Amino acid sequence: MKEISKQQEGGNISRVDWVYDEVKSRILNNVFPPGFQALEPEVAKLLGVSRTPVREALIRLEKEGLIELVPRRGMRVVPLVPDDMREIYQLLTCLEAMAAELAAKKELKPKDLKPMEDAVLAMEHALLEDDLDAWAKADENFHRSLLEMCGNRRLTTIALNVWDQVHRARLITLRLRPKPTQSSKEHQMVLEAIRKGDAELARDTHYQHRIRSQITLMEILEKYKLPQL
Amino acid sequence: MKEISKQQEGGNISRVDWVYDEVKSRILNNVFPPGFQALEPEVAKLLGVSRTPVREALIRLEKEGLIELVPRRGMRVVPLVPDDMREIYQLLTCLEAMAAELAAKKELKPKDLKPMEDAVLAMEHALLEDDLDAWAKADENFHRSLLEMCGNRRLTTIALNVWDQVHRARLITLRLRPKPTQSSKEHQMVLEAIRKGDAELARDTHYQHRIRSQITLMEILEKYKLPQL
DNA sequence: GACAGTTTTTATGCATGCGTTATTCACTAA
DNA sequence: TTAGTGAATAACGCATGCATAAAAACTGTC
Repeated sequence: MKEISKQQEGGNISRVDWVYDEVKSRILNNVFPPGFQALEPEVAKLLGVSRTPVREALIRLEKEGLIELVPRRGMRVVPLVPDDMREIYQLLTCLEAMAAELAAKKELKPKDLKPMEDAVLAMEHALLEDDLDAWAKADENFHRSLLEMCGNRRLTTIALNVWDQVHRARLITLRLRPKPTQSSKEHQMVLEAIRKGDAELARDTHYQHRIRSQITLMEILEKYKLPQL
Repeated sequence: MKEISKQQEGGNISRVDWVYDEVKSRILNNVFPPGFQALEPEVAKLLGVSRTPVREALIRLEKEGLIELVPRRGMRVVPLVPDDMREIYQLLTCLEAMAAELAAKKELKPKDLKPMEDAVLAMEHALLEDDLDAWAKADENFHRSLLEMCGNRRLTTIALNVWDQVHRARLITLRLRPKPTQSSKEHQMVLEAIRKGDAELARDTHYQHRIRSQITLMEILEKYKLPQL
């Protein structure tokens, strides 16, 4: 008998990938907060690997806009100033509006729409329960599902990457914003437009939704004078 | 007297950066055509450096979507099938439409609009002269200028990166498409809308422009049965 | 104590070393 | 010929070595 499966159990993650996941997760969860700096050898020692996989992982993270790489100062978790938030929300606005338009054009089956429906329901439920964390998670699920079913992989990848960049900020501003009742209604409308296959409506509705989110957020940043997140 | 300046003449490019530029340029200019494969050591030998800078440069190029990195098969210049073109054009559609909208909102001074005006003029001139290469260059200039003045760096970066991905395909399809008279008119209209500060109009006009380019391109791919570029 | 000059430290860019493993290819058997 | 087996090759992932140059620490002078 041949030893068919020895290493291909999927549990085969390279050190680079592991370092990448590890650092990324620490950034997203604020273990490495905005502005956090660390030198290559420090990260290497911290994670118990050599500098090589660290370097390669950091290059990827830099390309994703999560960190900056400066010689002699190592990596630096990029802090988001209000202007960055504007940029990011403008991006999400056009990308997701396109995603909504594309999704509507696809005549998705009920099965495909399920994730989004569930997300909308979860949002409403969370709203009733006053569970902001649950709401945030459902909201994220909605947007993720939308992106993942738009049928444009590049768009999905880019938008998800942009989402990663604001993840932290969302966590922080979540409790500073007014109750997202309006937001939930808007999701409902987008979903409805997609279900009806009305691409124009889906796009415009989502566009408006995004514009409003952006305004809400910018107001919060202004009101609480949050200089960077 | 101290040796103040020895290496900081600005001509100080790291090997990684050099390899990156070199490989990228070869891809864009079809020296490394779509589907081209090369192993790490091959690239290293070819460029006369060790594997390390090659690896780091290739990681960046992979993140940009220009190559794929597969263990034991090295780098592979990603070929674009028609479906990739659809994805890319959809992306450019929403990104550039947003750029046009943002640019219109900025109340740009005539000075700022100059690059775009020049591009439009150059396009018209090239059209009269039947100089397709000049037209293509002017067209590219128009879109680049638009992106660079939209005031959203992330959007600009992403869109320019997507442009890099289609660069090759544009070169090839340039001579297969009908004379771009319509296209030139559309650029004119977008510019006019931006000048007037009519964001809606700028966005919609550019959106329509992009949709039409996409249709034109997809027809060419269909007509000439170009399976990959 | 402030500061210029000098030494020490060390992060970095890159080359190279090394074990592992996928691939190639020769060789044998059916 | 085809299929199967095994050895040889070599690419990759990662660690480490090394020269360089920046930064830090230190020293002595005013």
